[in-house]
Amino acid sequence: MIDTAALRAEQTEKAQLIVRSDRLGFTEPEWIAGADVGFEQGGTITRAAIAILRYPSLELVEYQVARIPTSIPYIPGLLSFRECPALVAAWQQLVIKPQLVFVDGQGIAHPRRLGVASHFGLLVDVPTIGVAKSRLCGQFQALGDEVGDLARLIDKEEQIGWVWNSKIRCKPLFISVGHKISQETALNWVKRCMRGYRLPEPTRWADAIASRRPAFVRWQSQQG
DNA sequence: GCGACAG
DNA sequence: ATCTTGTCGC
Repeated sequence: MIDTAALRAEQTEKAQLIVRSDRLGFTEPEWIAGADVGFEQGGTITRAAIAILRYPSLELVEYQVARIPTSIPYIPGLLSFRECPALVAAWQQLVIKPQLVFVDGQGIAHPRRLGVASHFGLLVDVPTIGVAKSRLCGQFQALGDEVGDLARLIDKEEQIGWVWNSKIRCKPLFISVGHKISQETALNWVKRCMRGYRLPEPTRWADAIASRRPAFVRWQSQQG
């Protein structure tokens, strides 16, 4: 089967290479991206999608999809080993290389501080932010009902991310450092990419493409 | 031993 | 994550 102990050890080592400070290489980016994964045929095929958006207009300008046979099952804490192969394949297909990537999942808000956003950022050497829809680990003070309500996500006496209400009547987002960005800057970039939905635009587009949502199918049919 | 557990 | 109908609310 799968040597989970070896994979955990690999995570612990790679986590030491994650940069938690701003090494963005830009003041205002021209291209940013969203990355997400979906599955086909009952999970046998992993489909990764990366959406490239122009900043600050946030219009979709390019997307790439990579389909790879699924190598391992979903195991909490080992998600990156399941999704990174397809994500890297999609990355290599890109014509435009983005300066910042929003990855669907945790960054350092992970038991060994190497969630999929951090792992992917390390593999392709690009600044990343982890934007997850639910919690993997850590504790936080309950949020109120107001948009903008914020709490620090804490694990082992350390802040590993933020819990943030992005939209009314929606569950909060779990935002964390992926790679080459500070936690304050990560939160700020998520805020700057919101356009009225629960998810920031890069993540929203990547999700729509990876899971073939109606919004993407419509956009696709209107293209040249 | 028991409960928790990104996508 | 994916499989799925209707339904409630803004």
